[in-house]
Formats: sequence, C-alpha cells, structure tokens
Amino acid sequence: MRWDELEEEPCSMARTIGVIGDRWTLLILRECFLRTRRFEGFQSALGITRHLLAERLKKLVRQGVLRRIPYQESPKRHEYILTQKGLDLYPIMMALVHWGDTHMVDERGRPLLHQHRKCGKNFDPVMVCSECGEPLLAKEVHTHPGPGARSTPAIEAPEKPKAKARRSAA
Amino acid sequence: MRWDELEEEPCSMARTIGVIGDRWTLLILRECFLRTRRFEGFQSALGITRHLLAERLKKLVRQGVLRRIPYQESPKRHEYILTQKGLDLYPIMMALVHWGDTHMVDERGRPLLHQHRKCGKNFDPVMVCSECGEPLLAKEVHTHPGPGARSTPAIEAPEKPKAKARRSAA
DNA sequence: CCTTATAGTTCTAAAATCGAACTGTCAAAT
DNA sequence: ATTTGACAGTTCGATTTTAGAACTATAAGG
Repeated sequence: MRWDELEEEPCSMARTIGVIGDRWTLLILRECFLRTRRFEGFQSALGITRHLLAERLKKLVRQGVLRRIPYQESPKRHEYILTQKGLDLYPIMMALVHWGDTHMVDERGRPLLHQHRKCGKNFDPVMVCSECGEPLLAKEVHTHPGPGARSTPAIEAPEKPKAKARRSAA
Repeated sequence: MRWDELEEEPCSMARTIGVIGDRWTLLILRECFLRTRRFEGFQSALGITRHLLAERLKKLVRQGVLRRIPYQESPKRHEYILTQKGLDLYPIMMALVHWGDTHMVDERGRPLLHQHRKCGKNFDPVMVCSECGEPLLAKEVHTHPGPGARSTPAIEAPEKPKAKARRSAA
C-alpha cells in the first residue's frame, strides 16, 4: 500500500490517516490549535526541518485543512490558518491529549489543563453517542457496512482457503 | 527532535504521538479494534511488510497497548490483544473515523456505520465536556499550564528577542 | 553596506521502509 | 518418509524519506 492509496480506501479512518497520520503533521496541527500561524513559528516551535515543514504545510493546504492567506504585501508573506475542516480535527486532538493525560503522565502530573469557558471548570473530553448521549465503549458498538462499503474495511485479503486450517482458538 | 524524545516532551499529545503517531501503527490498531489478533491476520489485511509489522507489534507490546498471549503450545504461537490502555484508544479511533466520515467520503457515502447497542441507533461520536456535558468547541476551551508543565507545551523556542520585530498582524 | 526577519529551496548524508527470500516448528496429506 | 502448508517471524539489498545544513530572495532598519 502506497500512502497516496490510503485516501482511496473504503475506510474513513484510513482516509483520515492519509491526511494527518504522520508525526510531523500532527505536531504541526497541535501548533495550529495553539495559535501558531507562520512558517518560522512552526519551525522554531517544533524543530522540524524547513524542507519537511514546507512540504507538510503544502499538503495540508492542498487537503483543505489549512488556508494560506497573505498578511503583508511588501515582501509577500502568508500565514496558515485552520479552515473549518481543520477546526473539525479538534476532537481528534483532544482525544490524543486525553489518552496521554491518562496513560503517559509522569509523577509531575499533566503538562496542560483545559478549561471550558461555558462552565468554567477544568475538564476531560468524553466521547458520547450522538443519539442517546451515553459515553461510548468499544464493546457496546457494532460496526456494519454502510453505503460506501466495498468488501472489507481493509484491503481484500486473498485468504486462499485450501486446507481446513487447524485452529485451536479461532 | 528524534522520535524517542517525543515521549519525554511535556505535552500529552506529543507523548501519545510518540506511541501511536505513525501510519502503520494506526492501521494496526484499526485492525485490533476490528478483532484481528494474529500476525498473519494483520499482515494480509494491511499489506504491511512483515519486518515492519513485527517491529510495530513489539513496540505496542512494550508500550502496554497490546498484550502478547500464547494461544497454542505445539509450535508456540501468540496473539496480540488490546490491553485496557489499548482499549482506551477507542475515542481516538472514533474521532479519526468521524472526521473521515465528515470530510473524506465520496458520493457513495460512508464505508462503515456504527450502531450503539445501548440505544440501538446508528450514531456519530460527539465529544463533550466531562463537567457540563456540552459539546466541545475549540474556541470555547482555554488551555493553561498544569502541574507537569515545564515552560511551553512545545520545545523551548530560542526566540532571541533582538530587534523589535515589525509585525503587521501578530 | 551590512544585518535581521521571513519564507522558502537545494543538496548530501543518514535513517526508515519496501520487497522478497529465508528460517524454523509442527500438523496434515501423499 | 517426504512433501506441503500454516504460522510467526528474521535477514538483506534496493528504494524512499527525513535530517541537517547551507543557500536564495525580498525588504526594512541602522
């Protein structure tokens, strides 16, 4: 599987991964949500090579996650801001942060706290069902093919069924 | 920044990215949630090279995301199952899927639907505040340093403040 | 004229990944 | 008894990506 093929797979997760599923891209997006907008800002905050940064920004713009808008004329300069498509990545970012907060903190505790302006409290993000509002657990979710399904969510497995496979615990 | 440094950064998101932030790892985890457990299963579903697969599985086990448990003795065989730490990645997976469902579907529609056993309906995952239950919007969240903070969530930016930086739109 | 700020591009070396073959164990089939 | 096939990896040379550093370009300021 080549990486540009990811976006054509009949799996929403694979397609998302094709857009944002590499380490530098995720870190660039973190910076975006922390209000970094400019090339130098990303570069010095992350220590990414300028070459890669330029490439990743270009890709994010191409994908519609960032918009490149001019902020001055004399020497033409642009800054990168999140589009709505980009802002919609927020739950992914929060889910990543929350898992780290839960499983990767050291004795010092969380590096960052999040306060909800609406209620004023520090909070954790919780993922709930859009229909009944209950928190989602993997075991309570059943997955089935939708209209855009092809065969399997993953690549078609050859699975040549010769020999009746002695399996002790299938 | 080298990749093993990511896990030491004072940023929960960077640490999470250090564990699961590459394309193959995310796809392997997708398969885990689709109940794949064995080496051959991952390999044929994903088309990943066996070399990389072995390495990624080893890393996920080392990180406590997967547990490697024997399922037969004669030729020793093991399978990889999600630990609780691994199961806790579910909101991340769902957030990735949901973004793809929202922004990356073609005319055919969603490849996969999710049904919540509790309420019986097909649903979307929604991220809400643990304190007030309201859906989270990036603009309504204020971020501030926690007990584990060092200086900035990212790497310390040198930011040598010579010359008073003519910035038209900072 | 020289330096600084910003936003890239170019180039070579190093690291990661691919692709394919190979190892080893055991059961089942011939 | 030998071959075949399933399974779970390991090894290795070729290709692709990434790192690291230098270079280009435009304009302001001293």
